[in-house]
Amino acid sequence: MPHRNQMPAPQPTLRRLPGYFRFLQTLAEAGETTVSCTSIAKALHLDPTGVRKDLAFTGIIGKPRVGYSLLELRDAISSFLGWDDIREAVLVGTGDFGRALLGYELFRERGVEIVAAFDVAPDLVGQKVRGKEVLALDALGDTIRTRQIPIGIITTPAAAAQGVADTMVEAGAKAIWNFAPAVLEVPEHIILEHVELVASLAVLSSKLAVRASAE
Amino acid sequence: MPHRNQMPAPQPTLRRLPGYFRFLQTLAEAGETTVSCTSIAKALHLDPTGVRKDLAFTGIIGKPRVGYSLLELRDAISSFLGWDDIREAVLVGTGDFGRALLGYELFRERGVEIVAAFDVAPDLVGQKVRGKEVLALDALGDTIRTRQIPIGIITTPAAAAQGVADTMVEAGAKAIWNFAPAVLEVPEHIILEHVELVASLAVLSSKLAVRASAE
DNA sequence: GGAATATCGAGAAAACGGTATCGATAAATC
DNA sequence: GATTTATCGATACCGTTTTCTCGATATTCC
Repeated sequence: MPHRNQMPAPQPTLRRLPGYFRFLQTLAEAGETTVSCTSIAKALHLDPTGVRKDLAFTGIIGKPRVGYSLLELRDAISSFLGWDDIREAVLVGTGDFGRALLGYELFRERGVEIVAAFDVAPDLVGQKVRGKEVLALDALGDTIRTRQIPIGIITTPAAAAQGVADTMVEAGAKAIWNFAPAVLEVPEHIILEHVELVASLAVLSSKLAVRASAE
Repeated sequence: MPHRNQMPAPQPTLRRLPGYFRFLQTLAEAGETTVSCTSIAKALHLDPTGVRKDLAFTGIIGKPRVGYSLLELRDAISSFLGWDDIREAVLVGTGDFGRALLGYELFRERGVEIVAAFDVAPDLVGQKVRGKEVLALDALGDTIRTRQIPIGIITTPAAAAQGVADTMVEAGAKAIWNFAPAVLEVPEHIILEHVELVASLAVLSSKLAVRASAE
């Protein structure tokens, strides 16, 4: 029976795929044409069997003793993640964090293009930040609506995040990428990804605390 | 038999604890004195039993029909995560991303104080960025060594990350918080946390792709 | 004071993800 | 051409995390 991959990939797999992609990209630049799970696993400190399982989700099949076709695999990951066609995004909150994202060229290659930025600060409105024009927050809803922008990125302070999210949802955004340290309430059908820096820090400092007490 | 909590908390628990902390903080500011798992779970969209298990790791016990003492619980989480005593950190790479972290006041309340920043750009060296002095990269090793700084934060481009990590390790740093999109090779005993923005984006765009194809 | 109820805490069950095993196969070697 | 070897792909196994179930208990209401 052939492998059915209508089944969505588990989240841990999705989170590893960009790492594979990046590694394959460097191999491709180095002129390689094939790649094995073993080598991927070694470079990324993962288990070869696990890598094989992850890659199976892209539908690519490899050859025994050879591995996978490098470019085919890379492109399969890219397409699997939806990186092939560009989706537009708006960003709200042009603080340091927002600027960092605005200036991150690579997003475009990862299927996301930030087409406009928004802020409440009157002196920023009309300016260009990292090459993107900053608009008044009032215009957020209309911009999303008229341009049918699917992704909203929130890099505001926590207090402002929910209001911004509401506007985005109301205007028809399909996904929200939230960097504000706040739990957002959005309807069921909205895709919500929350980047919580402090969660990562908690793991680090907890490990550090354990280590310190062990000494 | 009393509950042994020498056992380290699982990583998913650690990652949820900051969320609990933040919620408890807002409740405390609102003047509440007790809190139940049920209400925490509802606010954070989690399962009450799961929340109870997470909180058990802090050693706090609650009262039936009442819940937990709010302040006691909040402080227990803080101390459990090692947020009570400040650890010093250095940051390398004062691009937009580095600036964002340098300016993030909250880290201090989360047990981490960035005491110096480093960059290769000669025109930045000697300047102050977000109130922190920028030093030349040459001085990184010595600074870590002489001040016994336990945490190194990497916000450089990917190509520079491994070299910076090597210097940090060689100088005696215990933990590395890596924001560069690169797999770092560090000795076993070094605590390494990698924040991979693109991983989060992959989840979002994959869900979007699934949704788009379903329509 | 007794009944009802919300909540905790512990243990059991289930689901999920990660790891190991094994047969199949394509290339390389002899 | 036979043998060896690296690798894939599928299956089975195992551990961890989440979810479920249950009994105990403090508060509230009657």
